[in-house]
Amino acid sequence: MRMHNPPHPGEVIRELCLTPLKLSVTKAAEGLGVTRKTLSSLLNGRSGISPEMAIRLSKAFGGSPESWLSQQMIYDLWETEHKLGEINVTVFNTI
Amino acid sequence: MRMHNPPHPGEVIRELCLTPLKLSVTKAAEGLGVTRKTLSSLLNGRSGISPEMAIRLSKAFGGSPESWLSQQMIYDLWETEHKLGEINVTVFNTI
DNA sequence: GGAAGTGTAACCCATGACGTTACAAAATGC
DNA sequence: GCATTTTGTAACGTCATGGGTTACACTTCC
Repeated sequence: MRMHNPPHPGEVIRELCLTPLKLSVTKAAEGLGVTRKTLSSLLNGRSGISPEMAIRLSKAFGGSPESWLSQQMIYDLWETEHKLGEINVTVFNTI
Repeated sequence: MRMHNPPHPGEVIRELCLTPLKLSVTKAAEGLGVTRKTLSSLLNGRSGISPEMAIRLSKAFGGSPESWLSQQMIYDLWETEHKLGEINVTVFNTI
């Protein structure tokens, strides 16, 4: 059922990429080819992993773009489910 | 390497959900709780599956929201990779 | 021929990713 | 202690996109 408040992807990036390599936000942003502000927003959960950012992360730190984007997907889905609450939809059939 | 032009998710929805049930776009849109225009845009590839839409599709036609969103993710990634082309990123390390 | 279904254009609005510039606070180095 | 670096963040603009309403033209079906 996948409950339980997934961490926002920014935390994961910081702990998986920056901290182990002792990379500063500034250096990492330069390496990724984005603005310091852009990376900061991501790390602090004010923006998400875009497809473009997923590709950059993949090239810079490894892992597949899909794995990076999947994290974001799970997070977005969790947020949307909790914001949408009950929606009424006609059940047509089971696939 | 996942090449080869993935179909846009709208096609899949039409062939997997509407056609088998002989649902009109209008009826399906009503069932999903969105505008006819919104569904039409999706079916014809002018918009993508948003997290909210993934939840609606899941409730109406079955399948997990993740499976619906994953399709979109693959498609977005493919598009972004072909639009971005060569980007220069510093390779920091392998995970 | 009338009704229903469909695509789509012209609008509006909200959100989000990314950028530049600038400022204040904290950490680091000498 | 003081200067430099790093960091977060605010204010602003740009661009793309999802969703909505309204309206029009075209097709299909009874």
